[in-house]
Amino acid sequence: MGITINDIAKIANVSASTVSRVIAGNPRISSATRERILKIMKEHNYHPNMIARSLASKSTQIIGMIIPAMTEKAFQHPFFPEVLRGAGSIAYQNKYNILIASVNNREEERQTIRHFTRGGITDGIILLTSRVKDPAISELQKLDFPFVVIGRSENDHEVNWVDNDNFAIGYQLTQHFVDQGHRKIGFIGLSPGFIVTVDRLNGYKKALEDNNIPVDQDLIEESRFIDDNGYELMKRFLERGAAPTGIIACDDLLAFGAIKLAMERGLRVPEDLAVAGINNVPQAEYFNPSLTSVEINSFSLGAKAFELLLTAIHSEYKSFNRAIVPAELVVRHSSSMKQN
Amino acid sequence: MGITINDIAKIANVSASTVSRVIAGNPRISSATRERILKIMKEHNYHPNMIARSLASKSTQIIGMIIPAMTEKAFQHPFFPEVLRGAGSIAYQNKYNILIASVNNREEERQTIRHFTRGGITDGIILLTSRVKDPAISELQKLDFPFVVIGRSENDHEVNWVDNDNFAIGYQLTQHFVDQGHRKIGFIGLSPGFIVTVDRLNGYKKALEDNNIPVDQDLIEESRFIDDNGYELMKRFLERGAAPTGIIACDDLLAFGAIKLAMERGLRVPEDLAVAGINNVPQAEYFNPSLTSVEINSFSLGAKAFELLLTAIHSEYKSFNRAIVPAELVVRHSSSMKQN
DNA sequence: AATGATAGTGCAAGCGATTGCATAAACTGA
DNA sequence: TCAGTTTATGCAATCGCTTGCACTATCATT
Repeated sequence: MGITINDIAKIANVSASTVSRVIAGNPRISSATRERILKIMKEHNYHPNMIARSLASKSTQIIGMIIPAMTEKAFQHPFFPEVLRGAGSIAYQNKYNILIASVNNREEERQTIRHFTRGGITDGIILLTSRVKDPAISELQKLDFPFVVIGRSENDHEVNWVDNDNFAIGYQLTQHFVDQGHRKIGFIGLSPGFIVTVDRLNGYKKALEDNNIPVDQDLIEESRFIDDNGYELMKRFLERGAAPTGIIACDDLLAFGAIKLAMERGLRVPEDLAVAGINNVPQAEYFNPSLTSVEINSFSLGAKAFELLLTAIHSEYKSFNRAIVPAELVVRHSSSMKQN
Repeated sequence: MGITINDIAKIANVSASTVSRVIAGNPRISSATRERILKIMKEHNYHPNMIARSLASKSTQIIGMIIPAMTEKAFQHPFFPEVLRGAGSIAYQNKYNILIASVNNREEERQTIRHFTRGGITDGIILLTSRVKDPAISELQKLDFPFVVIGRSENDHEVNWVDNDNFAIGYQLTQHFVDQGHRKIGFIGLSPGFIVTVDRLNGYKKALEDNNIPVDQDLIEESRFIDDNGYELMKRFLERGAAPTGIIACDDLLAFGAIKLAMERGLRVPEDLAVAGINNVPQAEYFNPSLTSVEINSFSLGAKAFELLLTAIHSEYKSFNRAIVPAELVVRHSSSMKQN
């Protein structure tokens, strides 16, 4: 169908090799020939066939992004598109494209990884959110394929990863509540299967400890399912008789749900119950009351992940790198009477 | 590196053609050989090289999804991930993968389309949200490349597209307000460069007309930028002295902003000002007051788009298809005193 | 003037599959 | 038993590009 490199070669009266070298910017081509061929390529609106190029060069300029547990709620979360946008921006600058795979279970994930790696489709892989004992990670390690995990990995120094300092986030948020005079601070988290939850919870516990406040298991509620909502979790809290004066939710959406229930039960926020979330979704600012949250800079997470992946792909000698993306506490009305 | 089809052929003492036919499920292979080769493939953990296969077969099983105007706000909107999820689910069932391209301007879009089509990378393309006089569409038409647009296209019958009935959405929402007794109904929309806005606005006007309410330009506010927020738009409204008793926002996020401003100005929602949005984002339900909205079923939009694309790719004779995805009004507290 | 280095280009062998056509073996029917 | 089918497989070209190596001028060096 389209015009090929051979057609161009024929027209220019050179060999295909020469045209190929012009495309690649090889310096061993005289500038005369280079200009002439470039002109011909423009004139004939030539565009190289990337598939053929990939086959010959063993590189596709495509990286795969694998998103696990693409359940309804999980995927609607603004976190994902932001990460994608961050990764995409670096990808674009480096002439890479991103191939999305949404996997619903371990088996699909296995298949997809196999397809992307052994099938030669991608040059590298970004894994979203690492779990405790992640089989995808060991699979990729076994294949010795370039990959980066978003979300700290369990085996810290044998993978490339990028993450926030989730321990610090949990700590800082807790300290913020303590500073406001709270001593009964509840924690509602996502599945403990995700390392991020574990880290944040540990930060929470350490902060309590440092302030001589005993950790009370009754004040900790973890959802077993990723789409459990804060409304239900909060309800369990209250029905159990736990009476926190402050709530740290592992995600803004959980916080929204928790606040809704609290209000239905006649509690004023923040007067009777202070609440904070994490992730700083756009709605946090517009919510009533505006929600204290932690900006985790998802965009940077994605961008950094892609950068690390590029290094992994191109570096001669193997090494494992990591990046910590800073997070900032954004205090709003839901956790503080003094703030708006 | 990996084991190839030739290796398998050698081991099985057959030609590569035979192995290839086994992989393809060609019936002209004796079941004896078939079983034997399948066994060998499993034993050696063989996986075909998709790139080589693509080169030979001229099909990559990859479709491209082009998202224009990937500005911060636009991309954080839950609409996009939902569409992607919908498309992804059909893609997965049909063994396709989705290549994402985020384009920031027309030139990037042009480049990307060229790359995806002429470069042989994708078998088809899905375009997100069509604009008035869309150059991407004419480009793809010129190339005679399979594509589907999400969002009705201007030239209705020369492209495949899928959309909600946005005229009906505008109409229905307006009628809902009229039914509540409102006569001064404001409309705040996105850029008029998007066909979706135009359609909804027309529906709004027609409903007013049908109810013998004159259309008042002062009650119509359209943001020039896609990330203009409802807060600002609402402010312009009030400062102009327009005093609507009801507001239809073209998007829930706009509605949130509008409500925030209204409340700051001491207006009660819905008592003094009824508000409705469109898209039914997850937060709509948890917002205070809960937000009346229209569920546009983004997931189905994506899924349908992919289905249409599959037909376009595989059908012998060319034809242009469309699909209308139903939308449902979800009445909540922000627009009705009787509802929760 | 002979020798060696360098610059510019072509040859041809891949990369790992698919597929039209040819072929050999087995089977059919008269 | 022989011609004609049918079935199962192999041959070899092809997809469009990359790249190591060889080759020929041209140029610098002594």
